[in-house]
Amino acid sequence: MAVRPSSKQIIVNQAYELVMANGFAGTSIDMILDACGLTKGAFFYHFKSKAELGVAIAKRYVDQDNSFFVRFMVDVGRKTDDPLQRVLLFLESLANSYTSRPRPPGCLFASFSYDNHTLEMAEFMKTWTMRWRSHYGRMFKAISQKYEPLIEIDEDELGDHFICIIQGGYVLSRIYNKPEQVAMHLRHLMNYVTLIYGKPVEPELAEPRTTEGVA
Amino acid sequence: MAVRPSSKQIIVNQAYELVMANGFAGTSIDMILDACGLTKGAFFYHFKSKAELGVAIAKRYVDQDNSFFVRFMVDVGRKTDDPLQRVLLFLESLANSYTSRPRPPGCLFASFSYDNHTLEMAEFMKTWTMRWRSHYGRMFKAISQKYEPLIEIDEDELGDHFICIIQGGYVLSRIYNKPEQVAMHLRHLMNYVTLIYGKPVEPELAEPRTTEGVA
Amino acid sequence: MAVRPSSKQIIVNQAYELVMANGFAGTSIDMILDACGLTKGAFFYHFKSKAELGVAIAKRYVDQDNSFFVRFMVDVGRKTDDPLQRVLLFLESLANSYTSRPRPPGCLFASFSYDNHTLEMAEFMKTWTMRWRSHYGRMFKAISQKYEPLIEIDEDELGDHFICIIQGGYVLSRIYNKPEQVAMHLRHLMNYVTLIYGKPVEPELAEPRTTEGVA
Amino acid sequence: MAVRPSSKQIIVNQAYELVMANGFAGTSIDMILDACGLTKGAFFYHFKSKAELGVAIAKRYVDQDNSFFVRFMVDVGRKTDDPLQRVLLFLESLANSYTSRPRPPGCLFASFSYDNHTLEMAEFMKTWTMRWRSHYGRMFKAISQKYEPLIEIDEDELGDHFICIIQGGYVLSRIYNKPEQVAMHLRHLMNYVTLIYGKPVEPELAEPRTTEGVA
DNA sequence: ACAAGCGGGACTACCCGTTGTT
DNA sequence: AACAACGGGTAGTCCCGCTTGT
Repeated sequence: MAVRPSSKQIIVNQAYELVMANGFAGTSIDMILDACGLTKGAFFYHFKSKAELGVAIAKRYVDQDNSFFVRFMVDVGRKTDDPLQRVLLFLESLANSYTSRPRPPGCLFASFSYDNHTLEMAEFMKTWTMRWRSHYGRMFKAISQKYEPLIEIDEDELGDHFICIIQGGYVLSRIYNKPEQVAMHLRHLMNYVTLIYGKPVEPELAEPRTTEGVA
Repeated sequence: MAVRPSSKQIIVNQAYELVMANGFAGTSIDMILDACGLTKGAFFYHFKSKAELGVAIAKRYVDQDNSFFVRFMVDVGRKTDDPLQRVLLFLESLANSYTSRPRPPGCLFASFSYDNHTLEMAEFMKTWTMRWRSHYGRMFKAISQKYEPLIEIDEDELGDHFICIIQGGYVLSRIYNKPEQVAMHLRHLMNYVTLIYGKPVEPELAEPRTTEGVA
Repeated sequence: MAVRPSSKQIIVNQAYELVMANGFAGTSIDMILDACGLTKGAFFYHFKSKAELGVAIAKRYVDQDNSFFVRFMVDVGRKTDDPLQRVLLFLESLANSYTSRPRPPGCLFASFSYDNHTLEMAEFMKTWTMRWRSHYGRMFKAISQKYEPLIEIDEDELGDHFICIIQGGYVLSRIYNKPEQVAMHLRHLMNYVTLIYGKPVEPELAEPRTTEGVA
Repeated sequence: MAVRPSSKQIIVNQAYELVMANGFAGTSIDMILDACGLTKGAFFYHFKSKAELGVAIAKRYVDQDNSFFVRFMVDVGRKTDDPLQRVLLFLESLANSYTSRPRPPGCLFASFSYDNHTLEMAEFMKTWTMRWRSHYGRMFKAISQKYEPLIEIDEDELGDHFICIIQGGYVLSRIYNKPEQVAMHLRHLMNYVTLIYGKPVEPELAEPRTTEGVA
């Protein structure tokens, strides 16, 4: 059932791990190939340049990131129909997922935002981040239809703010070398949301959940 | 008065700019030297290795960053004695400072957190970030002595959260290529603080302020 | 009638064009294959090495070159029986063939003489060039049987001199990027022959002729 | 007195020899550096690319070629004032210089014309070749002022024709692997010139001369 | 306090040739 | 007859570290 991944996939996977640890410029092709047990011939058969590998990594990251967050939202969707509860549960279980990691998490886009500079990549990152922004924005819009916010807010901005806190949490968790740091910041976001909509989470629904290896 | 900067300073300054744009691994000594109009001889007279330059850049960044934020706090301190107003004014004027920049801001530590990995540097970054954390934590403690928070909070965590939002805002402003993005997230933090302490900012004290070049 | 060329022929043809433009060492197998829309498998099925391709190109060049020059000689042979007239007409119509080319001509052997160095190839080139030398030498011998040369000459050397002027003309036409340069030098050879045998060409027999693509 | 040549000069000299033997594309930087006993560091300090080395080689070739031919012309100028005699003596002694070489001569421009393709180089080669053309053209114009040519000729074309025969002779001498081949073709040019101007060379002035290493 | 020069190695890119499969 | 995939090595580029000279 579990098919052996193709060489190309192996390269992308290993490259992703290494880039997260050392940055794109700090990761050499040789490093990646050593980790894969492959040679230059294989690499340049599958990718015509390192930049092309960068794009492939980014695409893989998006896929993985999407499925990671979607899984939480699907789980949460099964537990309650209340949009506010959904968001709070989502944040809660997400926060919990960061408490048991061996290494600090990180976002590939953040890494690239500080060292990669092809236009194609910039465009790609912008497009996907805005997609996420409006995706989370819709979550908050669903809340606003049922609950009156105490202050005037733009739900898309709140979506962006969620991403902002994830990104900032990642950076700090790397600086402090404490993966669980992200959880704390997510809980502050939960506070913020709760205060905005004037209704606390019902804790009996929350349930820890551990997940592996992804951001 | 304005002394011509020494070669060493020129190198550090140029290196800082280039590292913010291309990452540390993506910035070569030759690149820096070209930008300075100097040669290897000069570089290796002042620094015994590239890693040492990294440390120098980090130190320069800390100095600059400190003075940047301190300036806002001093200004704000002159306008009001109320600790809550101080924080809100601080955040407001800081937010305004991000609305008129030519390029998106960035934090050297964030960049390093994704690509630079000497132990010395990690320690250095951790130390300073924690110092900032407790510095901002004290700001919030001052508020808590006067105002009762509506929810239970840890003021040091709030200090950390401030840094978190700055970092996340930087990353997003780079991805969107919109410097003003940071301001929006700071205003959400202002909302959060206001909701926690149950008291809004008095807008007549707020006053725009433009600042140049630093994060 | 016009059969679709086999893959092998396609490879040789494309390779020939590319080698004329970039030299043998400057033409990679991948380049050729890209131009053909084929892959390594096809190449190494037909040729066991790049050197073998070199030989195939050389043979194709010889065939094409032979038929190119023979066509002129046959045409000329139909117009007059006088050996001197034949040579002058041959040179004249050959010269005309160089006046309407899109790109400067070139000789594969010349290219190889400056960058390809297998013994087999050297032998091959030498053999064929000497064959041409004596072929053209016979043309001049036919003249000498009818006309007394004003100066002492070796007809085989004259044959060689013809090749020499073609080669030199090619080189100059490439340097100047002017295909028609070759014609001028051929007309000087016509002058030379005329002066040697003391008899000018009868111009009414000359007739322009356009030819395509070959050297 | 004979200063030790600089590393840069050593590289250019060795590179020139190797390019003449293997072509530009067929000569690797490592090959050159092995021959020089230097390393990549030295090479890329002096040249920012292989193409830049190409230009340096071409310039060196031009210098050397100029001085080579000028030496013959100066020698000849001392022996006679008659322009026709000068040219014939020049060709004669030049021809002699090709009879005692260990390896066939070659022209760097010819080599480049078949494998090098930067625009800068093309322009450079064209410029210098036209300069030579008109230089030799002036030689023939000097003759025409004293002697009436038997046929209508353009002296600049004759200058070009001289270069053409040199180039063609080089190619053939490489194909036949016979350096002395060039001499034969030069003597045919002497015949041609003699026939044009109706006056033979006075042989008692001719005197063999050996020269080394250059084209 | 810097300029010039260079050693030696690492990096990306690409090359030629092979293998297994269809 | 041809393709996908890859091994293993090389090419051109560039980089960091160091020395020597002024």
